[in-house]
Amino acid sequence: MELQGRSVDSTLIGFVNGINLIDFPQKCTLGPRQQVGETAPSLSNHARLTHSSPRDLDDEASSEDLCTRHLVMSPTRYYSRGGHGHSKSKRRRIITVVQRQAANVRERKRMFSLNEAFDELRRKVPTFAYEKRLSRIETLRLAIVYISFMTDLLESS
DNA sequence: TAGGCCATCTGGTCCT
DNA sequence: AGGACCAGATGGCCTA
Repeated sequence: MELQGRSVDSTLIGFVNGINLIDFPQKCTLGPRQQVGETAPSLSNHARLTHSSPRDLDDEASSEDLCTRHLVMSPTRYYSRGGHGHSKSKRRRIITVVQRQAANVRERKRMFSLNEAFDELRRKVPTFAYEKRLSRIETLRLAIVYISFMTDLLESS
């Protein structure tokens, strides 16, 4: 991977070659809400993600099909299946099918912009040690390491 | 086939 | 009231 047109500094090469995302420092992992199993990502599944654009950001029909996965639909209201367990919900918001679908579209767009940011970040961090596309968690961890490295470099000069 | 990663849906909470 | 954000759940795809 080229480094954004910059000359490849030997120090940076050493940094990149020395990166070990598998043994990422424990202190850099996320908090208690982090899902189990994300600490040792493999570096080998990406090709299918080149279609990072949302399938159909405005495809109401497809989202409607998926809506039936968890919900019982009435013409105008959504009722959460099994929602009775949430006794703490004080002010439950009843929304219409149209509102739910609109929220789904907004969420897809939000996640799309999030992925765009991840793609931009991937282009900013040196990754030529890896042939495959970095996952999101790998990208974040590499960025943390890279920033730390550059900070140390600045402070030592 | 199991595990990793991701897209999507969903409901709760916060904010405007 | 409604949008943004978040995290859990679910299912699909891919690789070892």
